[in-house]
Amino acid sequence: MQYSNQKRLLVAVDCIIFGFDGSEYKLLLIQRGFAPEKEKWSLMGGFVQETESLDEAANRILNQLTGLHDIYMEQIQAFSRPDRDPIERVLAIPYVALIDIEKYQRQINDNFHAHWFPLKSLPKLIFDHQEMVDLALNKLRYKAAFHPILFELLPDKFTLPQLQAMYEGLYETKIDKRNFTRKLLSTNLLKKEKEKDKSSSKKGAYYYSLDEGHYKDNFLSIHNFMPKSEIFFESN
Amino acid sequence: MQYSNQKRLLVAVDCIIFGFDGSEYKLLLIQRGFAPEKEKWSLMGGFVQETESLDEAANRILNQLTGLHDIYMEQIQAFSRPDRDPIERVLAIPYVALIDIEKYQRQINDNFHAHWFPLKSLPKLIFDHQEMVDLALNKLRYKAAFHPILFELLPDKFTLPQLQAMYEGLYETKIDKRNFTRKLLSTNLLKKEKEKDKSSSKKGAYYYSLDEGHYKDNFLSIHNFMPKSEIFFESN
DNA sequence: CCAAAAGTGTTATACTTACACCCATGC
DNA sequence: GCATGGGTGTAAGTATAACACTTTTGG
Repeated sequence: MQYSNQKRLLVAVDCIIFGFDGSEYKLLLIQRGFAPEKEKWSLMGGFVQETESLDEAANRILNQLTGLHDIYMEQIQAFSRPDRDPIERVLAIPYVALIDIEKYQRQINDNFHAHWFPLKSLPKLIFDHQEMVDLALNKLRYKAAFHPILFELLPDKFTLPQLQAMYEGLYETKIDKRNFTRKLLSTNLLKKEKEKDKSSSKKGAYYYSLDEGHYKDNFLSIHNFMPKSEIFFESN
Repeated sequence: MQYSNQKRLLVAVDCIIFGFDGSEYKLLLIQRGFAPEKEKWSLMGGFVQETESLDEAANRILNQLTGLHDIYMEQIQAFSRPDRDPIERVLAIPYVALIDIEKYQRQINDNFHAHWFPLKSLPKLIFDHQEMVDLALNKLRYKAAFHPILFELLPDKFTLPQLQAMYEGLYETKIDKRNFTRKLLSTNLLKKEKEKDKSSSKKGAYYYSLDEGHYKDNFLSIHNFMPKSEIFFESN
């Protein structure tokens, strides 16, 4: 049985994959392998198959590209301009993923010609992909101000200076390290490890890890790194 | 030209229409006019047409139901379970709308048998519509804590007690009226009118209206009406 | 021994919370 | 004149923001 006289559409999922390399944010892009816009830089995407949900499609596509599973992903809003794809109408549902760049070791999948680009200097993207990235970044800025999601970008053990650099990068602002440390530690989400990371200084910085026990019970208080006026009028 | 060998899907938009009657939140529902689930309570929905975007579809559908245009609407995330509609796979994109119940005066459109139900006592809804409503409400709670959107539910002139009742209803909490007043007035979004509303007390409460001049320049500071732990782990 | 990054405390200010009485009016 | 809901201020506690010096160690 079918609903009659209604137009059916192609539905695609596009993956916006953010990484952080310790000093700047990066976006994983591929060179599109088919027409139109063949060879142009693009988000990794694919059509939703008959028996999968959007979440499943997004995970399948991310896995094809990076070989990774169980990655933090979240749906961004649908893009629906009828003419957004010149070949045929395609409804696109972008997903954001946050991954630790180290975990993605240019796996088997060189066939996609994937490349990390600094967010500050992206190449021109096909269709409305740049819009998707902008929206996703905005949403990430908004959400990270209240939710402990940026940790997804770091390895299991990380240092406070790394964490601070991540927040500073996202909000393009300087944060006083004493205030930052105090606020993050006050959440009880962090557990201090015994070892130090000496890769970026002679003295070395203590490693921390997420304290899973507290992860569910506690919460970060509000980070005011983002100007309040932006919190208010931008984003979702 | 077309992309080959790909399944195309029906895409529907469903409208989650919230109202506030001065003491409780309501949801506008219709009795579905066609099979399956004919006569059951449902969100107002419709299929996306060939030449319209999702936003356009949502506005068209809302207008069909209520006769209203230029209403605040926002996309919620896509629902994509392959079997969510028993007839045929349909991807649903819900939209939330906030409307002033007074403005919707059971227009011409009685043909849809629309009815306002208190959110607390909704009938059983078809498919996954209850899930959509829950998600939308969550998102509204979250967003209203930082953005001045609840005003959309009120007429142009409203009183502080009305406004307070709206926040109290949304967060299911009591708020001290002195603190509430101070915080809202400190935003500079409100302009005091000369007239009073005497409909709910003998003394009468002053009307306020949104000060459009300040609407863009200023911002509300954060309302802590919602427990922080919820801000943290729920919603978008 | 010195350069470079990590770590740590205090004070002033702003914001949040808790709390209670008088006011205006219609009946 | 009294019952009902509207309006208003203050003080204590908590969170934020601004600020500079000492520690460690590899070279």
